[in-house]
Formats: sequence, structure tokens, C-alpha cells
Amino acid sequence: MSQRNRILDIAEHRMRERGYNAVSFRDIAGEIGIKSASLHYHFPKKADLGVELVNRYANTFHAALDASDSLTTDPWDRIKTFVDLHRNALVEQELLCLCAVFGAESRGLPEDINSAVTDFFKRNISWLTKAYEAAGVENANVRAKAGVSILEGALIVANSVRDNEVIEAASDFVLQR
Amino acid sequence: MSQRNRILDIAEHRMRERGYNAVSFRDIAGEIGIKSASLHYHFPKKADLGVELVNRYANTFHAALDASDSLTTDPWDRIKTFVDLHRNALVEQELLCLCAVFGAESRGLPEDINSAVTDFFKRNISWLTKAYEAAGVENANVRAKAGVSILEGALIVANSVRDNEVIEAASDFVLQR
DNA sequence: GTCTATAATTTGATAGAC
DNA sequence: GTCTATCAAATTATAGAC
Repeated sequence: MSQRNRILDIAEHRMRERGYNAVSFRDIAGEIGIKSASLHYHFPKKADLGVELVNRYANTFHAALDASDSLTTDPWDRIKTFVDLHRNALVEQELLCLCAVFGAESRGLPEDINSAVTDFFKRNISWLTKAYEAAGVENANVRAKAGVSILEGALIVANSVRDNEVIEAASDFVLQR
Repeated sequence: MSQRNRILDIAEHRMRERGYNAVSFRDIAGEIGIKSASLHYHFPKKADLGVELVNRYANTFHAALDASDSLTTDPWDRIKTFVDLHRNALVEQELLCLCAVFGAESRGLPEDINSAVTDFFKRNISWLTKAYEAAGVENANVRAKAGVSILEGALIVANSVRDNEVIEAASDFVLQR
């Protein structure tokens, strides 16, 4: 793996646990075993790292959705993939969604990062709206906005109260026919 | 108003916008017009301020619920109050829930703060469960976990994409009979 | 690509005067 | 309660050698 990706992996992991401002270049560099000055070769400013982090996260996320779309035509199977992408973050990785974390800190972040986060949410709402439409659900767009909200919120609440039933409750709502 | 409450007001406002680590004692003191050293008289450590912030926030929140409980016996009216406490944060104040913000940053915060945040969520789930039970809703506890999640998540998503319809979608779900 | 060295700033926190 | 003065540590960032 490239050093650039190693940096992004560690930064993503730590920021999804602690937030943007609680993670320093020294933290990240220390875990890799290099000096913080070396990070600036890959990402001149911290904001550059943050933006790239969100873009990579969003691309990975939406690539997984695309992959699922090519595996099945059943809209409910596709929605299940969308749910599991959120669910597994907490259940398997014990991590929140990067964009939920950055969304919660929005006014403390560089504007470039906020734009990327907003794009992520809009794209998710749009994707889920189409999936619900394909499933013949009424008010697909409203339902999609509720679905994105409940999954993001459930990660935060389930993580805080340490109860995966919170995630299950949210998943059931999104998948309800 | 006491100076202590002035400090808490400003700290709460800024941290609900930016997160815990993006707000410094100097920020807060500067807005009041005193020096940061003076803040340590009221709150020796930043963690003390953070804990008091969450406790005050939770007490105010639950006092508003209690007040509503004494105004009406209709469980759906009470649930409406619960919804509006969340909704108005964003719609009227343009702020997220303090505990959603701190919950998103949990591993970057002092443990005392996390405990207070967890208590807030647990108490909300418990309150909403009882309200749904009183309304005769099936699976009241699961529904309550979903309800708390969707409202917290909707604040973050609606704020990011600047679309209050996200909040309305979440509110409708929580109030659906 | 990574290092050393270093600058400039910010931060949480304390001591002691008023 | 607030101030001045001060500190030690941390942080983002740059310059230049290897």
C-alpha cells in the first residue's frame, strides 16, 4: 500500500473516533513511524488531508453501492446494502460515519471539508430516493431523507449507549416495506 | 445572569457549532470580555466545563419534558414536545444537539463528559419508550430507540444539506401513529 | 520521501496581586 | 472575580539537508 493511503487510513480511523481537531499530524505520523514534517509532503495542509479523507470515504462508499447495484436488480436488496454499509461501520469496526462526525463539527472545519460532507449526504439521499422509487414506495424522497438521518443518528446513539439494538431499530425502519 | 451562566451559554453555543476541541477558553473569555485565566476560577479544568455543560443541557431538556407532561395527558402531545425540542434547535437556533456533537467526538473527550452524554441518550430513550407505551404503540422501546436516533441524525444531515425537509421527515416518523 | 531544525501560534493551566 | 504574567506543551507549517 502507498504511504499516502497508509496516512489516509490512520487519519480516517482516528478522526472517526475523535473528530477532526482532536487528531494531530504528530498522532498520525507517530503511528506510521515517521515524523510529522513528512506528512506535509503528502498533504501540505491539514485541510488538504481532511478534504481528501472525505472524498476517498465517499468514493469508497458509493463504489460499494454501485457494486451492489450490478449484483441485483431487487431494490430492497440494494437498500439492504445501503443499510449494511452503515451498520457494519459500528458493528464490525466500532466506528462512526466520517461524515456524521465532520457534520457534527461543521463550523469548526475548513469550508472545503464541509462542501465534501454535504455532497456525501446529498448523494446518499439521492441514491436512496431512487431505490425507494424503484421499490414503489410512496414519498420516496421524504423517506430517503428520513433513512439517511436515522442511520447516521443511530451510529452515534448506539455507540454512546453501547446498544446495537439501536442500530437494528434504525435498520428495520429503513428496510420496512 | 450570573457570570457562570454567561460562560456556559457561550461555551454551549460555540461547541454546538464547532465541537469541543475547536473551542478554547480564550474564545469564550474573549466573547464575554474577560481574560481566559478568569475562566479557571469558574471551571478549574476544561473537562469541568464540559461536564457541567452536558448536565445543564440535559437538565434543561428534561425539565421542558416534565413541564409538558404537566400540561397534557395525551401521549402524542407529549411526543410532539419531544420532537419540537429537537426541531427548534436547528430551525430556530441553527444549532445541533450538544450531545450529538459530543457523541460524535466521544473518544476525543474526557470520560466524564462521555458518561453524561450517555445518560442523556438513555434518559431520552427511556422517556420516549414510556410515552409510546402510554400511546399504545407496539414495540415501544424499539420505536423509541429509532425515534431518538432519527432526530439526532436529522439535525446533522439537515444542517449539512441545508434542507429543513429533512427535519420534517424525521419529525413525521416519530409522530406517526 | 523522510529527516532535522525551527518558527509562529495556540492552548490549558497556575501563581499571585488587586 | 478578574487581572497580569508566565509556563510548558502541543500544533500547524516551512526550509533545507540527505
